[in-house]
Formats: sequence, C-alpha cells, structure tokens
Amino acid sequence: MNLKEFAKAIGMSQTTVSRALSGYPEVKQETRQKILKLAQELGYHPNRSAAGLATGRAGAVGIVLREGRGFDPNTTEFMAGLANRLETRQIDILISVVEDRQQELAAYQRLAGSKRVDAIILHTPTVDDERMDVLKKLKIPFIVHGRGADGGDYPWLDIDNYGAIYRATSYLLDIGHRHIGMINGSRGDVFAEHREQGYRNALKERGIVFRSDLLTSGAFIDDVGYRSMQDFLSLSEPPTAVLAGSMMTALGVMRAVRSAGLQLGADVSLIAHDDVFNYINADNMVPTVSTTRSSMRDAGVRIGDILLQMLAGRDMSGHREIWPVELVLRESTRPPRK
Amino acid sequence: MNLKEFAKAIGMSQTTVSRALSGYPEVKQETRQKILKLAQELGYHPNRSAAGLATGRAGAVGIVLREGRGFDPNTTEFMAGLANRLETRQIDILISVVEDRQQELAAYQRLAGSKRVDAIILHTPTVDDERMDVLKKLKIPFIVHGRGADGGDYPWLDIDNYGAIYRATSYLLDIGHRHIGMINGSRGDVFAEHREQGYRNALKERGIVFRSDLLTSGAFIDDVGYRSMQDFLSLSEPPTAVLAGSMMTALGVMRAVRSAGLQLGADVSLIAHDDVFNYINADNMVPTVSTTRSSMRDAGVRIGDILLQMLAGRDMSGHREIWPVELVLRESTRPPRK
DNA sequence: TTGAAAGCGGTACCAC
DNA sequence: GTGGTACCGCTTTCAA
Repeated sequence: MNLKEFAKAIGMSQTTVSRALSGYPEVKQETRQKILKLAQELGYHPNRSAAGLATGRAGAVGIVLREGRGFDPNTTEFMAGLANRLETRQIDILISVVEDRQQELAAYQRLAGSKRVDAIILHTPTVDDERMDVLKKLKIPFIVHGRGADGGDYPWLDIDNYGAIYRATSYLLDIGHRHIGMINGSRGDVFAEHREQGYRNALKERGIVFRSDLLTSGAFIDDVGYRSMQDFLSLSEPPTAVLAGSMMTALGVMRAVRSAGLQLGADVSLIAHDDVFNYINADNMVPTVSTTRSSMRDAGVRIGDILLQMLAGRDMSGHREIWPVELVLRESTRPPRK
Repeated sequence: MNLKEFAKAIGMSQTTVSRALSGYPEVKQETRQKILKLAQELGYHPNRSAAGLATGRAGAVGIVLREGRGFDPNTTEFMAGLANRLETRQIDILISVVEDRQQELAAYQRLAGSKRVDAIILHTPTVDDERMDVLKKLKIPFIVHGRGADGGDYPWLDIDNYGAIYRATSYLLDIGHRHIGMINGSRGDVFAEHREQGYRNALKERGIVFRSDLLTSGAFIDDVGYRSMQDFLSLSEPPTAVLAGSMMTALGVMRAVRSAGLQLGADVSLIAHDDVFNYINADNMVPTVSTTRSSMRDAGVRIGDILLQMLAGRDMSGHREIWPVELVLRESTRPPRK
C-alpha cells in the first residue's frame, strides 16, 4: 500500500496524511491521532526511498570499518550505544567494511555521492589523517570519535587519554615503582600518542629516565599483551609495574606473568585501560585489576546525540568534548617488592 | 550532479548512461568504458533513493540486534564476514538495535514496510520463535543463521552443534571421564538445545546417568563461566571435565580453577567451543585449550553469498546448510586423575 | 486546517 | 545499440 491508496482508503488527502505521519504542527491533533491509528491498523509504512528522494535525506548515518580492525570489541561496544540512541529517531546505521585506507576513502565517496547517508562517523584518527579533509570536501556532515592530531575544526568527542595515563603512571611512581612498562595501542593512532605523552611526562616530572625497551605498541589483542610482557620479563632490569592498553592486552599480560611463575600484584603491578565490556570484567579477575575506565558505550550514546542534532540542522562544527577517565584501584597494584 | 546533468555534460542520453553504469548488456563495451571513466572524473554517483524508488530495491540488508545480546564478539565476528562479502556488490548492512522481542518485531515491520532493506538476517532462533512466521507474512526475503526448532521451510545455515558436543563428550568419556560438567548457552536458544542433546546422548550411549547439577546455562560471558565452575567445584562429586559454551565462558572457568588452587588439564579437563576470534586464542592460553571450532566469520561470508543470490532473484527457499565442527585437542584435556 | 499538483532523480518500456 | 519519457511514492509549495 502506498500513500495514495492509504489516503483514499481512509478518505483523506495525501497531503494531510503525510503531514500527520511526519508530525507537522498544522494538522489537527484529533486528525493526527486518527490517521496514526489507521496507519497502524492497515499497516501502512511510508516508502523510505521515496521519502529520501523527496527530502534529500537518507535517514541513516554511515560508519566504515577496516577489516580486521573494525569489529573489535571496542567498536562493537561503541556501536551498541550509538544504535541505541539513533533508534529513538528511527535513524539507521549503515555499515561498510573495507580492507584499506584507499578503499575507505572510496567508500566515503560512494556513501556521500549517492546520498545513502546523511552523516558519517569517523573513528580512531591517526596522526596524519587525511579522512577529515576528504569528508570536508565531500561536504557531508561528520563527527569524529577520538580527535585529529590538530584538534581540527570539526565536531569530535574524545576521552582524556593523556590524563588517564599520566595519572596512572604518576600513581605507580607514587607507590614506589621506578621501572614501568607500557603496552600501548598502535603507533600512529592519535590516542596512543596521547597516552605515550601522558606516560613520558609523568616519568619526566619525577626525574625518571624513559626507557625505550619498556614501551611496546600493537593491536589490542591478547597475544600482543602476552609477548610484550614476556619481552619485559626477559630484560635484565624488568619493570615492576605495567600499563596495558586494553583489557584484552591485560589478559595476555596476566598469562605471561603466570607462565613466569610470578604473581600479579605481588611481583608485578598492572593497570589496564578498560572500555567497559559486559563480557569481561576487571572486578572478576584474580587478582582484580586496577583500571583507567571510560565507557565506550556511553561515548556511542553521546555521539548519537550529537549526530541527531547535526541532522536537525544545528551547527555543531565547533563541538568538542573531552571526557575524563576514572582511575579505579584494585588488587593488581601494590608497591614494588623491596 | 544528477543523471540529467551528467548525461548532458558528456553528450549522451540518460538512458544510455544509466544502462552503462548499471552494467546492462546492450551498451557497447567502448561506450560503457567511456561513461564509466567520465563518471569517475566528474564524480557522478547515482542517487540511491531515486534508484531505490524506481527499482523497488533498497540495496541493503537488515539485521536486528537485541540490546545486551546483539553486539557480543560472536555477532561481531559474523558481521565482519558478512559485510566483507556484501561489500563486493555494494550492498550495505543496516543495523537496528532493540530492547526486546516486541521491539524486534516492530523493527521488522518497519524495515519491511518502508522497503528500507531487501532482505533480513535472523540469528539465534529460539525454540518457540515467532519471527520466521512474522517475516513470512511480511513477505520479505530472509535467511536464518542457526535454525528453527522445526528446521522450517526457509533458507538457513547452521553449524552442527549436536555433533560437536556429542563428539567432545564422547571423547572425554573415551579417555575415562565419568563426571562431565556442561556450561551451555541460554536456555531456549535452539543451538543450546542441540548441544544439550549431543551431551545427553553421548552420556546415554555409554550408560552414564545424566546429572542435572552438572548442567548450567547462561550468556557467553566470563562471569557465567566462573560461577558455574565454582558451583561445580563445590559439589560433593565435582566433574573431572567441563564443556564450556564459548571462549569467554572458558576464561571464567579457568579463573575458577586457578582460584581453587587446581590445575587445568591435570585436575580438571576443559573443552570450549571456539567461534574463532582474532583477539583471543585457544592456542595462547596456559595450558592451551581444546576446542570445538567453527568460524563465525566464515559463516558470515557464506550467508552473504546466499543473500546475494536471493537478491538476484534466485529461489533459495529450500536452502539448508549444516557445517561440521572440528574437535581440536590441546593440553587442557587429559584423562582424569586416578 | 486541508487539498491539488509539481517536483525529487533514477529506471525501463517502447520506439527508432 | 541508443534515445524519449512515463512512471516509482513521497514531500512541500501554493491556493483555497
């Protein structure tokens, strides 16, 4: 059934029906209620393609994920929050998966050019990220989860990665650690650079010399945590405390510590960054793991909010948000053995 | 730029341009190449809403996820495969997130009614699943990942959950275990029922009496594994081997075993089902974990294949696929202590 | 507050 | 092999 048929069936004009269903104010309250009810009963749903063609809006936002990186638990958690928020306005999320940067740019071209989405969400910006410029040229609204190296003139929302690691490192120094290892995110990702700065500055302020053999970087997977920790433990002067970039990394670290016959907390301290997943919980580990905590899901919800405002035509170009990160101390952090 | 403008700019008719871009055979090869090149250069992309309106096809498939269940690592892995396959034909994936079954059905109504998607992917069917009937009534093509309790007359792809657990259980019995715990998926999910059948039948064939205190069920999260295992260990006759429904569950099991001062492999054997994630690896655990293995990602790719055929108009209604599951033995399985 | 009708940008039938 | 043009179903201006 289309609008014409439906309007005829209930004895109204197409115009009035369309207005009633789209919530325009000029329709009498009573008329709207009646139409809404009838649409429900007869099962009439406006055709999205037709509406999109007429309005120029797609009613969807796009997000492009890179093969092998995209669908990790982090992104996933973020999307759950995002979807949850957008669902309230019937805005759908359109997902594309690409293999490399090249293809990603092509995907933006396609999504924007064919007007398949009204806005785009960019995530995990890198130090030399060209994507923001590309999207600007394509004239499609976008928001960045994370931030560019330049903190550019587009809306973004990021957590305080610098502050989180600065505080975590400072805390470890406060309780006496002098050799602190760090297993960071991938080199070139802005958030990882920020974390490294936080780490280095905390060390510098206490006059501790930075040791390059105590810093590794890589994807947030168990294996990277394991190998990095093994490498650390084989050093002539191994770290007495370690910062892990994610809970997955932390799992690997814990594994390496156990394999070496050491005890977490007692022999080696650990603070991991926790994006808060429901299927893996720092409080449930043995020992419980200290974390710098920030909810990926909440970030998704908030970005959904901002997107909805952008779609409503509000100018959000100057919007920036930096979320503080909690430091939650648990059993995995103790002063070093004498 | 729209078709009219573009066609005029390159001195061709709209018809020819449209046909060339959509790959219709009647256009001369040479003409097509020229048009393709020009479109690229001038940055012309057909408007998807307009094309959708004219063809009645949306160029997207939909998948509805339930809050708190949807975006787990399993679904996520599946989607990566799916997206990868659909991308080759520029079919997008549209995601909706809902809170309960009620809302899920409403989402299908909306997706189908407004012709936002051309097909729908259903996953994790339950024993009394009404969704397949709803979609049939909505007359929208769909495919099920998993299968209904009735193995109904719609396309589906599933792994051999029954066989996987039957074999795993049989193996444990073969090497001498007589008390085998099972931490299953959520009650009511068809795959979990199949697994339970496999478990029970293997026991029955060896004349082992089923013990209800050795069977638990719940979400595939670390915590459920931990608690279930703790409960098992507190029994007067605890199991000497355990089947875990997922790798997340396995992590919890391992935690409980360690907490109890026991050693995996030596004191308690473990076989976990592994959907193959890249960020957590059974080979990397200590000890390495035996698994029943099936790639969620591959299933996503294959479902993408089938969907593309359905969209091409092929009748797939009788399509069924059951994938075998590998049993991979590692260090976590050993004969019970005497 | 309601209605008639002109687009929105493609597709695909029909003619050449 | 190529081109003219009547739709596809909704939104929104303009008029009543």
